[in-house]
Amino acid sequence: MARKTGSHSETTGPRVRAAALRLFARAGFAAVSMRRIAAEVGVQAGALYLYTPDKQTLLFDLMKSHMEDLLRAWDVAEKGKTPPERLEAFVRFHIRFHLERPDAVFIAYMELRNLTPENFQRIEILRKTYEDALEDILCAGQVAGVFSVPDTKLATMALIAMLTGVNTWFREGGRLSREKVEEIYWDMARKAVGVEQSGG
Amino acid sequence: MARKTGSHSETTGPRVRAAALRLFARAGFAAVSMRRIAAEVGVQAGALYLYTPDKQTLLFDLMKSHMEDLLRAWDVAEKGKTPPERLEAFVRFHIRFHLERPDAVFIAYMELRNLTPENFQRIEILRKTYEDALEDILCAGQVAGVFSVPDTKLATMALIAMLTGVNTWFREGGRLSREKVEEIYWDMARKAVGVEQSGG
DNA sequence: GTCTATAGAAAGATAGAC
DNA sequence: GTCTATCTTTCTATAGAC
Repeated sequence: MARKTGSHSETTGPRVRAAALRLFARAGFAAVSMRRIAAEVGVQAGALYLYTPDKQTLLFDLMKSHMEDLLRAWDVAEKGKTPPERLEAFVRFHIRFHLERPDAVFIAYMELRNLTPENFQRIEILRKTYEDALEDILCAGQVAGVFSVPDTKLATMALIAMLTGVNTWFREGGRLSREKVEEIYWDMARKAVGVEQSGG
Repeated sequence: MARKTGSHSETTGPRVRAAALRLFARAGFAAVSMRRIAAEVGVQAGALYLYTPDKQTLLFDLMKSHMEDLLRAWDVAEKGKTPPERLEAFVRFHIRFHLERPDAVFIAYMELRNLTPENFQRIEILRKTYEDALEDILCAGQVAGVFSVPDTKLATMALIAMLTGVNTWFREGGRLSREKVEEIYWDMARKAVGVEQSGG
């Protein structure tokens, strides 16, 4: 109560970010004007600069938050013990996490070229960290002799591309549930790295 | 000789398209101005409108040409006979074709949202035609009992996403040759659809 | 914290000279 | 076929009133 004044200071900032996320995902960063974002929020264009120093920083903050959310979520996710279990956990986590925030995912992949070189580098470090999580699993399975992967680096890139591709076609309420999609992709990923079907 | 006049009419058009392709791929359609394209070609901005009615049509023509090139190239490609041979042909064709024109591929995937609804529909029809070529192969293998695919539609999307992903990391002169990349991806694709390794 | 007003730059597209 | 010049619109960002 004490902190709730007549102003909107506690909510306008997040609403600016939410509007920018939606609009950037729909039309692309360069095609969306600050005026358009302001109109979506219901304020004047000038007011946006209370919440971000400029448009570039607004984009960068959205992408950085997304990548940090991703890494944090993977950090606390159930991981499994054996390499096949770990891979299944990664596959399911990746699909679930990405389907839950399609706009942020879209921006994180499509707007990299609209970042300044400095900001691009910072995002790439976060992305690399995530890719390494998968590569670690593939290496572990390869060493243990339960995976048959010709090249762990390529398999990492191939699997992530395959899994992220779900976002391009999945529609809520379509033919398949998220659970079923996870199931089918895990089956393909499992086979792709040469894991035999286990009992169950 | 008779057709070669002092003008550049036979070369400027293609050069405009080549410059636009390069710049759109690098910075994005919305971020590239007509003036920037003109500067790249070495003409004034106004001169571009001799070769395209507007910026939107320039983008559409680039994407349409790319998709038509893709379909035409697949039409005349070696196809194989059995489903596994056909799938191998598709995998190798897809990687080779896409690595040969990274700019056009990038645009075809990233700039869909900058098309007008009418133009978007026309491109989607071409894309669907290509996807159907792969799905036909997967269905044939499934019917013949040589593939083990839980869902041919999803497998189609998964494989295309996986294969197209090569463009995001492949660099000429890097650790692996194109031939080796084709080999590794074919191995993963083959396993993903449940084909046993054949002799060779 | 939000508004109006505006500075200053740049955009897409067109007109008319050569 | 290309140029210069320009119309008209829109953009990011800032200044200052309330």
